[in-house]
Amino acid sequence: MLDIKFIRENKDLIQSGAKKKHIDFDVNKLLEVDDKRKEIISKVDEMRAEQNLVTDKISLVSENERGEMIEKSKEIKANLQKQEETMKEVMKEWQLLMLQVPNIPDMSVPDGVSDEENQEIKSWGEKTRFDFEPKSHVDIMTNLEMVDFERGSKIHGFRGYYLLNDGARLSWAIWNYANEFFGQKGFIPMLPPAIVKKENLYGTGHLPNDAEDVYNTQDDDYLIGTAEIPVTGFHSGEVLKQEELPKKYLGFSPCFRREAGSYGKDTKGLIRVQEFYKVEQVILCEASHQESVKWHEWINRNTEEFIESLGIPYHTVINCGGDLGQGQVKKYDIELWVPLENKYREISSASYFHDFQARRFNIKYKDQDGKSKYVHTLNSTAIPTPRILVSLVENFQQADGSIKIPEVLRKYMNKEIISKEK
RNA sequence: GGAGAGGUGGCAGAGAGGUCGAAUGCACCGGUCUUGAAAACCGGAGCGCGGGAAACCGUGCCGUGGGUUCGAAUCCCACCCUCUCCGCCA
Repeated sequence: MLDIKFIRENKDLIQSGAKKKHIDFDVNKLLEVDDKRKEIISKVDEMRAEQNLVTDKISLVSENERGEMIEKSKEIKANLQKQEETMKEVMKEWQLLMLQVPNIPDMSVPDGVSDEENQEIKSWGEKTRFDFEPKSHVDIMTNLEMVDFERGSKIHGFRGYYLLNDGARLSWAIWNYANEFFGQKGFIPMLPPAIVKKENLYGTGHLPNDAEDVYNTQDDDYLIGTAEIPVTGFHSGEVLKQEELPKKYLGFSPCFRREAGSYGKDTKGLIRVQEFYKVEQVILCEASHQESVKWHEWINRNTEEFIESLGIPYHTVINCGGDLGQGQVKKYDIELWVPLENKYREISSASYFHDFQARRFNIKYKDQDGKSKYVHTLNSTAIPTPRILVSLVENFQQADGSIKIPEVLRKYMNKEIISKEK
């Protein structure tokens, strides 16, 4: 959600922003409706004033004057109700359009239609080379009894999986390490609810546009696709103190995604699953572009550092306009090297929203002058499991089918190698 | 799942159809007094939208959304949330 005044004053910016994002949106249509809205509001306000004036007098006036005034008031009211009906309709149309307005992408965002046009801005590590025929994570992990896809689909269905033995241990090791690593950066650790009311999905911007991809319950609640939703919503409806900012939260939660419309993609393995776990960085900061940029770089760098400490080759891309969500101003993806696919695969996504989400969630703070402002929000993946295992296992596999455990994880695994020998 | 109580300003808490944006207390801000502070006393103070240079004016806001009424914090309906008791449960 953007400020309607801002939209009015910057309609060309909004329109070209939508174009850059390849989102179909007509600002003029919104402004037309907004004209109607402003007009009807002042009309209704005026009529209410008239009505209030008569009504206020009724109790003060003598008995025989009263009947007459009540009649008059009834008349005003009948008119008023008609106008209010119109106002309701206009407001509804207006709100629907307001929910569609895309946030403006940053100047530094490159043009492009899809993720294929994202641009590499950094790469780290050497692409892993093998002096033997490398295997896929599916084969390696199945062979080492770290994963069971057959029983996974027996129980869950398509895209189901079990992690077991060292597959489960390795997940725990990553969570524990991530908790320690990010904990040192000053985040407040948080285990949020994974079942949430729908206004929270409107808050982050996952609704109304991504309705296809979310699970909902028979109580009309929703399963979260990311901890971003409940963690950002934590302060919804609140007015924070400026001194409290920035708020830095590290959420850990299960994540549920229907992956509707991706039936042909990544049908094997742990890349694309319908439930997984993710550690997520969420920041609320002051309403300044500089602050947003500063923290955006920071959260993205945090994840890069984490991946570097594991020793997995990666590159970072800046997402092009067409690959940005409705609310995002700018986004970086970190992609890890997947040897068997011979390409980088997304593991993390860091974005900032300015006050787009804060307006929807109504999260404000008071600045030094006592003025209330909407906070800025940002978030970035810290680490997703099991997707991280794909790169980890494939890059650290050895000729004998075993896996060398990254050094930083060894203390959580109490060993250096995952192999058939127990 | 069953039975009951309740949601009012930063907090506590009155208000039970009209003069209520809302008593009172605490907290807060300004002033008087004081060498300074405390106490006491006097005064001020909510948020959104529209108009206005401003003072200010209009409008809406007593959990949320509807309804009844000339008029709703107050009556009715639905939903959300909190608390108590019973049942079930990791």
